[in-house]
Amino acid sequence: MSHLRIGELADRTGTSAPTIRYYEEIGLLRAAPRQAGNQRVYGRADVDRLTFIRRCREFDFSIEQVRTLVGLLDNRSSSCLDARELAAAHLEAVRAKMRELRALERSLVGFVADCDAQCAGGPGPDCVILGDLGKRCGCGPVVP
Amino acid sequence: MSHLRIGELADRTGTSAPTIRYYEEIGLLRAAPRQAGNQRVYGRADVDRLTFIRRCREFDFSIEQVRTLVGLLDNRSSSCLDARELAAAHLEAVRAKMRELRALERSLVGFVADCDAQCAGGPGPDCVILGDLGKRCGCGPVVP
DNA sequence: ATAGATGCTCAAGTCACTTGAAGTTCAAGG
DNA sequence: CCTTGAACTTCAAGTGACTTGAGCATCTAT
Repeated sequence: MSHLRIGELADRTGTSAPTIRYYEEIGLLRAAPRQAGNQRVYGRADVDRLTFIRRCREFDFSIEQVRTLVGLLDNRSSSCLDARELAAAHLEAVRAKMRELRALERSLVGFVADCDAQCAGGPGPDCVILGDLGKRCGCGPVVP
Repeated sequence: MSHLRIGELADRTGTSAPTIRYYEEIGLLRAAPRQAGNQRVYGRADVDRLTFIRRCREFDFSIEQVRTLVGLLDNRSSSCLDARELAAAHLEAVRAKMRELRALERSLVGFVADCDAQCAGGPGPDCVILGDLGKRCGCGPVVP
């Protein structure tokens, strides 16, 4: 089970080999020991740590945030409330992003609807929808 | 109203001067004419075009997509349905991203709730929440 | 023994800008 | 007219989180 090489570690954690080397380079993973021919060797603990890191990344934590979280892991004596804080702050950011996306979605839906309503006639230089993407089909060219 | 310099154009369009120069460099804006001292001069049409571009960017269209949209603008004889297509495809991408974020939000809410429920006791090495961020407070260290 | 998969390092590319350095030019006040 | 300081110029490098490519070494299987 242990003594994996980089490709196997990548497979088990849903990462790529270059990404693992990159994480090592930036100090998110320790510098792996090498076997005879200079190839990196990993063990169970590396799978767990990298899995943890990837999950954090899937949660959209930035590398720096992951570094903090991993630091909490490495230093259990620090407050676990720090992790809660980080997660709560992150949750706020996620919600803000979702609000933005909802607004964007509404605009795009309106845009497409206007296209269907007004440009059903087909293509051509008379098309109104390009007139103002921002105002959403206010009809007319961008340069009034 | 016209004969703006780069700073004014930036103010009117919610852009920055370096970004405008960048757009010129990548060919999204034409190379602006220069006044006596080699400073760029812009007019009304530039305000409109850049406003259009910024709105597209706020809609999260990529630079390449904006380039397409601007191309449609420049070449009115092409089909306005192309713009609809682009917007519809973009809408799908936005919705996919929102689904991801909703899942992420649920995970984070659960994570924070578990923190509150299980780690209310306070900080310390007994904290369970760091055990598995991915499984969300499955309790226990990452390295079993 | 050899072929092909996998590994290594180092460098550069991606996206959409932002930041910094070092030098001009412009508008206003004295 | 001179000076100050804001705004402009160019060019280069930095950002985040990797990905891609070149060119070579090593491992595994036949």
